[in-house]
Amino acid sequence: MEKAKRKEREYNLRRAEILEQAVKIFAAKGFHNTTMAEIARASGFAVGSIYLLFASKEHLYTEMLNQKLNAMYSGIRKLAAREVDIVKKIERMVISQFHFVEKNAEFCSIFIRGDHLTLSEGSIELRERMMADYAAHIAFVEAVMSEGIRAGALKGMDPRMMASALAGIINSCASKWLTMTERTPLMNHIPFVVDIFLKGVKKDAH
Amino acid sequence: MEKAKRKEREYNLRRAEILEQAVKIFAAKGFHNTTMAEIARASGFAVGSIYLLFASKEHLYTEMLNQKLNAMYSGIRKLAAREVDIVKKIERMVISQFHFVEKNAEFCSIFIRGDHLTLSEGSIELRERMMADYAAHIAFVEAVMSEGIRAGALKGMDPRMMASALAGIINSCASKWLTMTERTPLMNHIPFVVDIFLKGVKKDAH
Amino acid sequence: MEKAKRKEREYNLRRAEILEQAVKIFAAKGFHNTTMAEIARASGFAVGSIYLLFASKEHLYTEMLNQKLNAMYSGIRKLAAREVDIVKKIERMVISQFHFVEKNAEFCSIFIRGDHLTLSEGSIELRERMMADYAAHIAFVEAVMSEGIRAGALKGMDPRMMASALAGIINSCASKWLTMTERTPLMNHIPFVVDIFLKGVKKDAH
Amino acid sequence: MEKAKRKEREYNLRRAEILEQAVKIFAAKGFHNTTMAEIARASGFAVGSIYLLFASKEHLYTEMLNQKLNAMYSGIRKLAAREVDIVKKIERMVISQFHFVEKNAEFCSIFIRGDHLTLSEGSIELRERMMADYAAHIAFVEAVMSEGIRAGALKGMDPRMMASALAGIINSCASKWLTMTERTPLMNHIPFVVDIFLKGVKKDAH
DNA sequence: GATGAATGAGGCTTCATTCAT
DNA sequence: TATGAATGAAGCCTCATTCAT
Repeated sequence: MEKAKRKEREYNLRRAEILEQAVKIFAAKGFHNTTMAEIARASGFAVGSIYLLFASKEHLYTEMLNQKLNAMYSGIRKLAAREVDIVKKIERMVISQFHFVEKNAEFCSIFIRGDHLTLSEGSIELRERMMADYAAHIAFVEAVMSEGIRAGALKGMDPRMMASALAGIINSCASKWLTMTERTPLMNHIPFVVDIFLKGVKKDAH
Repeated sequence: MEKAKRKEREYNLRRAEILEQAVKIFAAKGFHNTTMAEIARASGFAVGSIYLLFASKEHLYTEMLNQKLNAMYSGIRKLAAREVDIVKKIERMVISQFHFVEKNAEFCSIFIRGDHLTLSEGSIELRERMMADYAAHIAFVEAVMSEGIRAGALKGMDPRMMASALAGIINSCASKWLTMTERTPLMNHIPFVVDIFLKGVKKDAH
Repeated sequence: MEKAKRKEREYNLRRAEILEQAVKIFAAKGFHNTTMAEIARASGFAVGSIYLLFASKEHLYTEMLNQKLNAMYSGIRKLAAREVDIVKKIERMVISQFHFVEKNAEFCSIFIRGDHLTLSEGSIELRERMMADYAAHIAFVEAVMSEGIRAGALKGMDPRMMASALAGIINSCASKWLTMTERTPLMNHIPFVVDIFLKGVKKDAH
Repeated sequence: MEKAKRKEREYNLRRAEILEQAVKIFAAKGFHNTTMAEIARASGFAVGSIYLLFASKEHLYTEMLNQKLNAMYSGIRKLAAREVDIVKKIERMVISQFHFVEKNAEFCSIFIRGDHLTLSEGSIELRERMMADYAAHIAFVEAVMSEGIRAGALKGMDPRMMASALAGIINSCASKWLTMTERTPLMNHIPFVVDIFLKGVKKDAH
């Protein structure tokens, strides 16, 4: 039936519209200081209408996190998959993440802030999905590191720690960028991040 | 006058007691899900009494952050000051920060979570102090890097970025540790952190 | 015109279907805890369609009460009319009411509960009709009592009080039965009810 | 300590004040149509203050029911206990209940209405206590009947049914009185109620 | 006629803050 | 000075009713 399809499409459209507005407000004010009324006003829906699409404020919030994060994860994986050379693969991952941060600055400021951890017992299900997705992402990066080690391109360190360190460097770089008021392109920092991660800051003894 | 001194001492003592309990609760439940009544109960004071010592919930919260963070900052500086060798200086900073995280796991889980950014317009003053302190800390680390560059021990990269990268590696390592249930000593990871920061993950071509 | 008749018939049929489902839900959850959406779902109609047949939730509710109660009243009158002997007439009335309760346990548990009195100012008209119907019923029973008195079969007490007392005995017996989980036939209690009403509980002095 | 006692007394006083006002409003409008704001306004407290004394709207409601009902039950038992003669004992029970109804007309109209059955899952504990108290009351009346049977004053019918029948007659009489606008003293009907219950309405064959 | 998505007023409850004792 | 009862604004969510399709 065509009708059902259109319904489905409209349903997703409305959800997307609300999520889009919600990101901005949540990013600006945090989970607890954002009211459903505000989201309703911003998205042009009535309060009750939002509850037709999302079971609760927490569900709306977690749903938003899940969608965005998965978009980022899959973006990273897709871009990395195109490369075989391990160094270039790492570079691609950095590029992909920086790209996402630039395009989703509002959202990222939420996520880095970390309101997501404050949620009560409400939407355990969605939260678990979020954790699982994150674990899967880390596992992916870890697998890349392991691959690099096997190939003899990377040192034989704990791949999990390596993945974590890379994430740390990327994060702190992105965070700094997010808190700046005048933003030079984040992409400019790619060589730096990759360099530090691969070769460190110490000058080689010659 | 002796009396004034004793008063002052008692005043600070009471504040410290409350802050000590507050850390635990804020860490466990986040800023918004913690009530003044809870803090009062835990610290053995009456709600009204807390308001004699702290102007508001936000002030109490921010005060706590400031104290703890400054303790950490000054700890790091003190330990780093004892060394001249740049590499050892960096190692000392990592040690100092890991030490703080181990001793203040509860507090750190708050901070990493980032509730501090969600605060409303209330205590701008205190928040600015916090930002300033953080800036001062970063400037210190940056100065260390610059020193290393001048001394020819570190590469000629942007020292601010280097400071940021180090912070990132430390943070992600600490975060990971904080979310683990079975905690092996965080100190075990020091060589790894220092190594990655100094020499990167790439295997040297020989 | 035939068409108008068919319409009328369909209209009543749809109303009946909805009322039938509504009884069950109202009985189980009470007026205020029942939603129009539930009734719609249970009866297979759309919410809007119900509003084509009933002006409001209160009208739907009151309509249901009126229909059921009138069915009971007329049943009682019809059965009583067949008898001339006053004692048998009373017995018939008890039988008829017990029969109704057995066949309409769900509905009766609503009525005994008494949600009908909680209704707001909405449907005064319908409520008055309900009151009038009840008054008519009581008047009928009262008339039976008066008839018995005139015939010399009953004592010369206030017939209204007698009617009320009979109703009370029947009600408490039915209520008790309705709250029981294992239901022995209510009919078993007919002799007891009639006996108590006619001859009381006191042992005759011989 | 004296202080604790005074606190206790004041606490109960405040509760009583609120309950007193709550009865009136609940009686007039039913559970669901009464708002906490109304009760607050009527009792001169702030909304929040009511929540210091009662955990929820349902708790407030159920508490009220429990208190009043127990007052009635114990009044009945006390008065009945003073008599040995079974007939007079029954009369005393009727008197006691009528007395309560006259003094607590507002409350009784609630109870007869029966909102208490509509309550959701909230205060199961209190509700069970209510059921238990009612069961105890019925058991008491039943015991009186059994006693009368053993003493040879009452017929050998099922004592539970007898208790139920008496309750029914009393109830319907009280209900009728409660719905009347011009109220003649309810006490006038005592002889009638006792008479019907003991000797029935049928004229003795002489 | 039939549908069911959209509406938004209104209810219960929480909790930071105050102030009389 | 210390207390903790009192306050009331504000938030999340529900659901009877409407109306465009």
